[in-house]
Amino acid sequence: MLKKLQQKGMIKGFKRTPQRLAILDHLDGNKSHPSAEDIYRVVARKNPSMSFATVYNTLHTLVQAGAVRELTIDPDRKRYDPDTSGHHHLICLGCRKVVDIPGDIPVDVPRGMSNEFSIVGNHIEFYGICSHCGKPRK
Amino acid sequence: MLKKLQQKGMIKGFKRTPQRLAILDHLDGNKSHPSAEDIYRVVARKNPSMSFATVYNTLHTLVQAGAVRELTIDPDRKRYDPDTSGHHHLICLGCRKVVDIPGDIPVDVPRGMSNEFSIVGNHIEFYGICSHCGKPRK
DNA sequence: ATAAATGCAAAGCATTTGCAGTAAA
DNA sequence: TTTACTGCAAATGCTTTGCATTTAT
Repeated sequence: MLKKLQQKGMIKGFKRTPQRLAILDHLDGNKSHPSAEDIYRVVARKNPSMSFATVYNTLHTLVQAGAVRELTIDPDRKRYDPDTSGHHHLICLGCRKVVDIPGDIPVDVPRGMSNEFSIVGNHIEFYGICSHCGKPRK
Repeated sequence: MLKKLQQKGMIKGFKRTPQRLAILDHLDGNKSHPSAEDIYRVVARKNPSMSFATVYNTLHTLVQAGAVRELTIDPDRKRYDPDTSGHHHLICLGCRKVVDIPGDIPVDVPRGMSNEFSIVGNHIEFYGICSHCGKPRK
């Protein structure tokens, strides 16, 4: 998905600026579920002129394009995931690290809601403590 | 849980002020998953002196006490749920309405993570479209 | 009395936006 | 050259906090 955006002329009206390419490059295959600031911090090292606005604008564009998923997993900030395939997440209650739970997990769609809602998807958050952390925070 | 806080002398050091009682009263049995502002708006009608700070302070106290659950479900604001029993949620992608999914939903805890994480819980978000909304937003 | 809560306003962060300048196309 | 993007700084929106005053206990 991100590869497509990195290639010339693949998307109409999408300009491949150095800033965007740097962000795409950093995001591609990234499994750390970074926040906007995480991304800025890393990308700004090599692109000293990079601004926060550009990171936010680019993320917004990528989310709109469906190339990046915005995660509502951290109560304090949005996090971004370049993996748009259906998968779930495990959050360490100690350090807030987020790791992927690959693959399908069958969930029984609740019955009784069928008339009021048409259900289009789901997302499971697992809470745990990673081996580096001892005690929960949440 | 909230009932306990509403009764005199049940919790050491917890003062039953009119503002807190009004918030507890509004929250008790509330299934609307309100934001802090939602709560403020309603409670301030009957308590004209109510301030935002008091709502936030009280919510913080209630969350610390485990009497209220803070939901990380809405990308734009925190929401609060007086129902602290294990249950899941269904979010309308149109209007952001959140409804409870009562009861247990068995999920297979992912294997392979067992050595790195000790899993202590999970929360499922279902996404759907309620009967009042036609098209998704997220 | 005294320890804790209120309310106001200011401060703190994450995020968004207006706009003039800049650079892809 | 046209259209979109950048970067700055100001603005926004949610949430937190300092502090003097008030209040439950």
